[in-house]
Amino acid sequence: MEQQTQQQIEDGGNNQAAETNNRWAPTPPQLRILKGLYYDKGFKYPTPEQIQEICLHLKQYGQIEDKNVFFWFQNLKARERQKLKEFRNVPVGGSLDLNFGSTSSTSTDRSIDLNFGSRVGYGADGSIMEQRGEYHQEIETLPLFPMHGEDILGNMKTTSEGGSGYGGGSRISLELSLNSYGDADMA
Amino acid sequence: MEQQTQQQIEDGGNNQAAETNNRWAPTPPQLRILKGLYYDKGFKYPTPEQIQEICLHLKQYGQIEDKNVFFWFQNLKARERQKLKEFRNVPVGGSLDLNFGSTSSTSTDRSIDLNFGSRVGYGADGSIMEQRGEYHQEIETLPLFPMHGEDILGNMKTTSEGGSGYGGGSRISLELSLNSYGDADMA
DNA sequence: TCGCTATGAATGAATG
DNA sequence: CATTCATTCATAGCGA
Repeated sequence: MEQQTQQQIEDGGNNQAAETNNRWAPTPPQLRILKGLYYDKGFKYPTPEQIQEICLHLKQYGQIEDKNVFFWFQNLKARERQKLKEFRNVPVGGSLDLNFGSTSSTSTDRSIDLNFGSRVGYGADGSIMEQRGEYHQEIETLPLFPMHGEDILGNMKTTSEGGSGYGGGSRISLELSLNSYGDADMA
Repeated sequence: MEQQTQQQIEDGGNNQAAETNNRWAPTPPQLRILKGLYYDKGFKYPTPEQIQEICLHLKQYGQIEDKNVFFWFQNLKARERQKLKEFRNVPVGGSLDLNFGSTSSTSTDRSIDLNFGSRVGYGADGSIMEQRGEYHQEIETLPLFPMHGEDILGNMKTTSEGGSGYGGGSRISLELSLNSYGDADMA
């Protein structure tokens, strides 16, 4: 694969171990919020606008970029699905099936790259470049965060990109308390 | 990060291997089979279905889960790549032996060399370094274990197992093991 | 007992 | 969305 072009790791012989830790690591508050969104609210398909919204909110708990949020959701979804696949308890269902050969395997398909419309690209600086597609999510304006958190008021943008004119007025911030769930602390 | 708190996260399944603690350790037969697959057969990219197949086969030699097989392959691939990358710059004048000397193989197995894909490696210094014909999974039912004994490395061991067959479809009963998402902060 | 090494496990990042 | 790479954490095993 060509993932090796992700960044220039090689120093040309002089491995200076002072690599700036370029990999984002979620801080505990960030993780708590993200997990709350995913598990508690079932929020799994954030739009790019919502990603920005989430990211903006999480910035007060540590450095974070849009793509981190994007990848976080992608990875979590992928790994949950992967676990369902790998640890799949085969539905023996009372029938001890050792009669292979007759029943063809229809469940062994891998995804055939179905035409997935929305694809979000990122520039070199991490800037989001959304290409509008269709989002298969069931929520339209999920109230992600209350506007009165800590200090996001000054930087709050109305998530109104000039040009992404799909559906007028895509504001995301509404009133809803997020810290209602009580996970993330097994004290 | 949260890896610091990854002490014994996965215990969701039924770990009855209580003598060895949470972390899986391959038994010698398991390790022999895995290495045989990897080195002798060049089998490095198992699909989830094949992982289940391997895991099911290895279960007779000790407790093992799908994720163990999955991680085993992932780690082995990653660390070989890492070694190759390090040896490029390390001022080692001598020759550190990469003992991959496993040449005896493929005795009673139908050949599975679908030499079609050529992965061009990443030349960190601008040169193509390796081009190994991958047996990338295009095969439907790879005969991972041609017989129900281990014959991969050429030595036959009197292994009497239940004769569990591998069908085209993966209908194998596995135990479920998921890690809880309960977070804990880093001290 | 302490330090090192090998390696299982986890996850961010990326590609297709 | 599936798959893979890269990096890191954590720990068992071992030697001094």
